Amino acid sequence: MNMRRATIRDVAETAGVGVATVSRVLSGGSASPETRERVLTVAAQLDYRPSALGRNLRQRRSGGIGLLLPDITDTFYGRVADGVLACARSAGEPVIVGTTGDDPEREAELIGMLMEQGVDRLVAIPSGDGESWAPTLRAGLTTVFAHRTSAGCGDIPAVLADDRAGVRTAVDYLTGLGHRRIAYLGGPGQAQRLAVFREAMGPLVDEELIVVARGSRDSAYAAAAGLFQHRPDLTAVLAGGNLLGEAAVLAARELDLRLPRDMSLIMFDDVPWAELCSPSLTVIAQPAQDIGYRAAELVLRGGGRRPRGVLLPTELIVRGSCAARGTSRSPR
Amino acid sequence: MNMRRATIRDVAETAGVGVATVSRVLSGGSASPETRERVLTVAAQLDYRPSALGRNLRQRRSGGIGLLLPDITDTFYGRVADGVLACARSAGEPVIVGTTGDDPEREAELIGMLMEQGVDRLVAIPSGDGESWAPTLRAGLTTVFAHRTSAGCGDIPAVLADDRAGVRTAVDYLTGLGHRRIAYLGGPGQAQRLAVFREAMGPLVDEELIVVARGSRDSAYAAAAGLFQHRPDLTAVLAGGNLLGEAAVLAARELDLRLPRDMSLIMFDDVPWAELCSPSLTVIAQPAQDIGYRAAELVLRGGGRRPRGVLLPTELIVRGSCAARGTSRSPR
DNA sequence: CCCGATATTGGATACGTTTTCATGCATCTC
DNA sequence: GAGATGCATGAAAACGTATCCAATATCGGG
Repeated sequence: MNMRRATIRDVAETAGVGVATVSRVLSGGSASPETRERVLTVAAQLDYRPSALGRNLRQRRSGGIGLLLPDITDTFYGRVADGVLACARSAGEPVIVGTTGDDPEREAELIGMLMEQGVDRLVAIPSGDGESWAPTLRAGLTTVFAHRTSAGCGDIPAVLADDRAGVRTAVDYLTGLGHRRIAYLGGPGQAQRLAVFREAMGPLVDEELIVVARGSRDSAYAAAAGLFQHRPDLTAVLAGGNLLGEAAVLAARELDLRLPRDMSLIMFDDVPWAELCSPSLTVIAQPAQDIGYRAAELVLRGGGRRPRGVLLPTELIVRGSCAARGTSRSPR
Repeated sequence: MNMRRATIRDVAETAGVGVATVSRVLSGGSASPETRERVLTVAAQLDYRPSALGRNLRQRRSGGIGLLLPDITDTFYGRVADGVLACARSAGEPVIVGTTGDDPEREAELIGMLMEQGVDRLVAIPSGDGESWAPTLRAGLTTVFAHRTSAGCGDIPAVLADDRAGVRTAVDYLTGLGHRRIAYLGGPGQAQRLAVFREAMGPLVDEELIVVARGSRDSAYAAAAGLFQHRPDLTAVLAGGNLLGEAAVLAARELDLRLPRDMSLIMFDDVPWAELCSPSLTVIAQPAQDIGYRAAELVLRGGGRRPRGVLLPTELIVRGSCAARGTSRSPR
């Protein structure tokens, strides 16, 4: 029962043609109709599946695309990954996934592993900066950034949510409700968002109300709790990610701050549980899936042209976690 | 600036040895100390990285391992994936991920793609049944199931949470609180859990209180809402997954059923938002990450022996979504 | 000092594919 | 009808590695 898989030679011999012809027929090259049909028949009959191994070696590149993201456990990244997988599947390409934990060193390691595998197309949510990415790009990797870009990597196409508009909308909404002391709770690799926050706040900005956590849940919780304790005078918080938002809700509850009476909260990224919270959470929704899909699309047809990045719209979804300053509003 | 990557030949020539020697040194074969050192020096100097392409073709198998799961967006599966990735990374192996959407056909397609890639080791959360998996196994894929097994695939090692104990604990807890009309809200591919539920309920079982949804959020919500409307006399629900639990919470809220006063809820799988809900959700926690890690471990050293599967413990985490029958208990 | 055993080495081969190139054949043009 | 043009085809050469096998060098024992 040790049937070796049929190779292209088997097909060629059985069909009475040369291997080159078989290869051409299967790759869509030119061949006479009768030859084509005979080859196809024999191939189907032998259940021949071309080996990607041989092809990869010959073309010196593995077909697949690499996907690097900070944490597959985070639903946002999970949705980005889902988008990439969907696109890759429709193109029949395998996807090699690696998680960086937002650690540039680990990221570099993974890139090394991918190159060893012959992967030459990469979708990444980058952790490292331009310096860290330089060797990778010089090596000829077709790269597309997703969700965020990297300092000094301006020439790499990126598929981003419109953070600028998102942050502005959030800040405008909060200030419109009368809030002045608005805190920003940020995560790693979001210099862009933070900069826009400062810009949108203008003269209202208070550097003490800006806290940046590392990637972990603990770190996020510590940052939120520390902020709330240290500055009990703040009236609103913008959480720059669902992990930060989660931490904010937990810390607020622990400190007996009621949302939205004592504090208004807007969270970046809409997640299923935002509606389950009470009060339900007002969020800036990002098209995570689309981000992944578009990024994969770009990287798949990326060889020839060098397309400029894409900016996808965000959306403010008003639920129950924000109230006018000084007013008590009953949660939905 | 078009530096081709160094090959094993370059190393051999520069070091003044044969390619065979280089290969041996790098693969841990025997070589004289001085030769070994010279080869290693030259390799480092040329920044030589062996091409997985060549090796794969030669050994007729791609190094990596395949990972098949229903939905990368679901945090539970995300955590399983994280475990697999962690283990694979420590072994330096790439992981090719595919999502099946709980569709056996799509699963089979993905397996075909993996085999084409030369992948011969697979961790899967299976969708199809034994019949669907038979060809795969006959093809010599080293397979380990995670989270659930498949009908008629008894001989495939599987890493599972102890569903039996989990369901029993949940049912015992609920009956201990005085509940008699307990509903079960199930998802796809969980015949095992459902069977144990029937068994644990014994004479109390009411087939009308058992509903099985398909994988989607919509389907889960519809199932929950339908159940609650059709049988307003039920007093407790066991949700067989976090998606089902989410749907139950939403449907309950929509129908103005207050947890836990009007209905007690236990959800399978502990997720971060279980604590954010109000009331916070009582859950059966499963070691998702461990499941993935152990499965990957098994598949990595699986070639030789055929290890029997692993059963990992579950844990009842009591929070605020269950109350004694007929009693009103204030949420935490 | 010689012979056999052992350790180290390099040449050659095969893995399965794509692609180049030359060949044969038929058709077209003048 | 002869040369030119085009197409279909197959032989052969890579791609980069691991491994088989024979050859050589080293060493110990008699």
